[in-house]
Amino acid sequence: MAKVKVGLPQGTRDFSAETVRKRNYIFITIRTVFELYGYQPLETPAMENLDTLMGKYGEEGDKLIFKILNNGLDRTEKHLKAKEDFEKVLEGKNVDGITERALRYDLTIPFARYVAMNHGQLTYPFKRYQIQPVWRADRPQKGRYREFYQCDADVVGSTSLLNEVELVSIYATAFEKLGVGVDIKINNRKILGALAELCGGADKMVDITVAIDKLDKIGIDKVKVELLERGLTEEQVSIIEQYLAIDGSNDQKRAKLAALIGHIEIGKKGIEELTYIYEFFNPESSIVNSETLDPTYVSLTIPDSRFTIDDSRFTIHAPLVFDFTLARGLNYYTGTILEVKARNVQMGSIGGGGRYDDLTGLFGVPNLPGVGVSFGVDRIYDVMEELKLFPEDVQVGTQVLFFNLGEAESRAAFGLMQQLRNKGIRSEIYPEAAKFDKQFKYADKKNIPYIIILGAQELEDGTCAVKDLKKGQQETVSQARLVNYPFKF
RNA sequence: GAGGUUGUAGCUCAGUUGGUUAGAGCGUCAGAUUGUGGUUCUGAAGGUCGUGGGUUCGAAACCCAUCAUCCUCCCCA
Repeated sequence: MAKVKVGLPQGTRDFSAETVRKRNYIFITIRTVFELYGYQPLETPAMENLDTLMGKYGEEGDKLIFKILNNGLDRTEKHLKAKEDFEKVLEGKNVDGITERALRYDLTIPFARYVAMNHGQLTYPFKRYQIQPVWRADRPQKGRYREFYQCDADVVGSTSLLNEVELVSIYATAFEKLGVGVDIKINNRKILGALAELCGGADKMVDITVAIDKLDKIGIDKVKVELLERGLTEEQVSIIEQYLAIDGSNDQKRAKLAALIGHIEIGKKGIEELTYIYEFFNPESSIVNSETLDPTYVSLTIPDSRFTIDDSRFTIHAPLVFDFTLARGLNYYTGTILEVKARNVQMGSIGGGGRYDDLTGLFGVPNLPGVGVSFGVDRIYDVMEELKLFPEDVQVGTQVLFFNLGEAESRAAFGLMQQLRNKGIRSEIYPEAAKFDKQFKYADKKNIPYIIILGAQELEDGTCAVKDLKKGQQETVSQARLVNYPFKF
């Protein structure tokens, strides 16, 4: 038989049982937190019209959008048009005749498109969460895939900074539940705007932010060189140097920042917004306590001890870190910007978000402000794997295996198995009457804690043997009582 | 888009300055063992050495091309 070459598209992966279970653990944790904060689920198609996506992510972003070739280009009557259109594609243009759809690049723009399409029917403030894969034609490397999941929560129709407070709290809660140590970096585009104003005008803002965003990677000297190359004067660069030299505790940073840009109107506003959010998370001013959480709701959704109220850690706190060099590439942000970085591990950001004043304006519905955050599940997975943070009980699959010891025996076993399944016990029967050795090894491999033996002797006696594989102990139980056997999983 | 790494059995990897028939561990299968697993022992199957060309008496090894992979930059989750 000829060996067929098989493979996956670059940057995509299969997920085996073990991986899927771990990922589900992350999904369910994040989803439960979203629901806990009153966000409603939404799903949108994998593909959007190309012009919905183009131009929303900057020039670089546009290049990374996966485009879908139109069907039917081979039809004879379309050849001439298709060839003309393809010439334009070769020039780097996007042409409807060749490609009019594309895979979604993130969840925020499809959400904005959805809100714009349905704005008459929605109740505002509209809070939605969305957990779906996105695709980017990036070159894969560590922590970077071409297909990956995002978990987004956004609220539109409200300018209140209370939304920011909630989203920061969502980050803090979810990462605490996952056991991932993080810093939630926070900044405000208005602060960056003030710096730009101080350095000769708002038109310099992009140049400045792109350069200072690289501070921790290339160092202050190279940033200065880059700024000069981008046409800033020595004097302006000197101001930026002072800005970048801001350090210390959050309070110290804020004081130094105020001294530098506090006299500028927009800068003052930015600092006020930052301060408002920050003070909610001051350890002295707890505003959320255990009484505000309803454990019954959560336990109805998933039984999960991590969400029971057992301590005072739900008093609000968050590892907020002021980072005035934080810029974030997406150009639609206008206010608060957030980025989550995992501690103790080398990995790009595992979450990001911010406030945008007018995202739906791009789709014809103006004056609808919003703010949102995103979790990068695949990177969170990599971080948790590296730091060994997944609980062991995530991997329990089948709980009971019935041995197959013959035709009549397996029929009896099957009936008992259905009883256990009706009780919610995950059970399976070995499909063939194989040797004991083989069936035991199967149970071992699948990490199944109990096996049940029902052979000729048991069939006659109306019993079965229940064996605990971890302890190596076995006891005989009447078939009628098996359904009430005290399994310990 | 730029730069680098690695491709040998199902998996992880050895393989001498280029030299007979390419190895190990793990896994798989069979047996020791026809109703009691994990251990042990014995045996077996399994390889176009990523692909295509070149150099050579001779290539898994050297050269070129190509594909795949992982990583770095850019940007991002």
